Amino acid sequence: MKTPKDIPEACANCGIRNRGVCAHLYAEELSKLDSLSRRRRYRPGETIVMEGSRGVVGNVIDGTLVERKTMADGREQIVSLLFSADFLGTPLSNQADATVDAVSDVMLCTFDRDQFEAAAADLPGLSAAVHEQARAELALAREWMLLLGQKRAIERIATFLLRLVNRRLNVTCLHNFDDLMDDAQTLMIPISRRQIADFLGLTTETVSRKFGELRDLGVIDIADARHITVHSLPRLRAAAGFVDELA
Amino acid sequence: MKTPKDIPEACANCGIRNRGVCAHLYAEELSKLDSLSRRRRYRPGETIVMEGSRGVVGNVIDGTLVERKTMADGREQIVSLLFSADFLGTPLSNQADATVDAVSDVMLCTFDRDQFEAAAADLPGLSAAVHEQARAELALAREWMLLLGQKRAIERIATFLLRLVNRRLNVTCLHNFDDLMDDAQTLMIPISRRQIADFLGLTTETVSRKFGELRDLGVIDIADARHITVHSLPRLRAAAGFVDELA
DNA sequence: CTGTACTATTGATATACATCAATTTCACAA
DNA sequence: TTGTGAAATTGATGTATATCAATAGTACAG
Repeated sequence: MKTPKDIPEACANCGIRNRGVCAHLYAEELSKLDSLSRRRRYRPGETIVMEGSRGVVGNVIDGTLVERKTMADGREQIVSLLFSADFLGTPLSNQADATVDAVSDVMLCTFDRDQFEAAAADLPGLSAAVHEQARAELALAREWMLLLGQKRAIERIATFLLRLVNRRLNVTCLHNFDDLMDDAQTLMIPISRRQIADFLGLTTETVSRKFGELRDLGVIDIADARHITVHSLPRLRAAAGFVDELA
Repeated sequence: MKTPKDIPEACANCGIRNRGVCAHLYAEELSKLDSLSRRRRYRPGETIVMEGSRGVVGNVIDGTLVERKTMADGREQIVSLLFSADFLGTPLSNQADATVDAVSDVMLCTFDRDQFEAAAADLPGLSAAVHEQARAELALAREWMLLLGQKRAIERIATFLLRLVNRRLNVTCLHNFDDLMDDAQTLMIPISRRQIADFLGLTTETVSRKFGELRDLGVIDIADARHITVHSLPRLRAAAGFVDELA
């Protein structure tokens, strides 16, 4: 079905052609969708969607984004991180439930909402993929509810690192087999201490201190604020509260 | 399209025939689905789905359920409450991301997963309704992330009460117009203090104390642990952090 | 290189909520 | 009715994390 010469130029050269929702489309479907797409670039700090607005739909080709909710007095909670191949926006709903910001330079492959929804109605694979992403987001949100409601600060930091590790594994091997990974693993932290704090329901000071504690426990090394290496995944998992300490 | 005599007996007498996913089905679609359904009753405290299992799919006809996630050492976080007309379970996914318990006597209208998924593939209205419910769940989960990550205890209690109020409004008038409601409103609290605590990331003691504070502030009255009346929705909203205190 | 502004770390103290401990209230059985 | 156990409330104290404050590191402009 998928003969390379049928694939649109832009898609053939696209870094996420075989990932995310595009991975589920045949060449002709891809062509149809490509004709509706428009690439857009965003700068770090730029707001892409405002909470409550209709907003944009599209694929993240490259870059890091945060979705955040804000209270009347300015308190913020980051509810999701988006990376390349993630799908941005909620087709079917007219109200974005969070504001979306570019954290790094970001390239999106955007669609007009109505056209995208019409296309999705014709392409079962596409709507299934979008819904599957929404389902995965729900599972992550609930995992984070457990973190925010029950975990201690150091467990939150460890869980955050574990999530970065898993994300990296997904990208690398498309599966979640921890054993496929070296025991020592260097991670790039894609967001600032302030953003980590807003994601974990903590303050920047506590984030700093708990990173330090994990270092002192020998679980991680901190090269600099943006680069840490995980020495032992099992110990990181234990620190994250996924294993009973007394076992 | 919807002629009463075409509707299956069981559905015609069903309290949720015009709510939830069933509201989106025509008589013939309803018949098809009805032939696959099986009613099941559960007792308070009974576990219906275990986290990680394939679990059940179906409509909640009547009763209250909680979805909860558990840590290795026993800490728990309630991630969702389900009431009549809500849809239970995640078609498309084979792993329930939370354990589901009956809180009260519960009546479900269950389906075999594979048969339901096959039916959904034929009934666009059905799959759209199921996906719409997943989307709504995601929005609620993110709202709760904001609560768990940023709100103070009294704001959490007020937000919880507001959610019960909104739920009741939805049921009553199928819309979310706060103005349609009397300014004094009596609420039945469907879950125990322990469950409220596990839902809000607090302890039972703090839940009790903050209920008391809201009473002392004149925002609510407490008839007994299960019955409270809201004196002023605007003040409840302010207490929940939806309005800036200093404004 | 030097200054400037921002981000991160580290330290001292405060506080909101948890924990521990009694009562009190409620549901229900005998 | 009275008794029994669980659920809820109320009180006294502890503690994890926030807050306030200072210092150190980093990126970038000139």
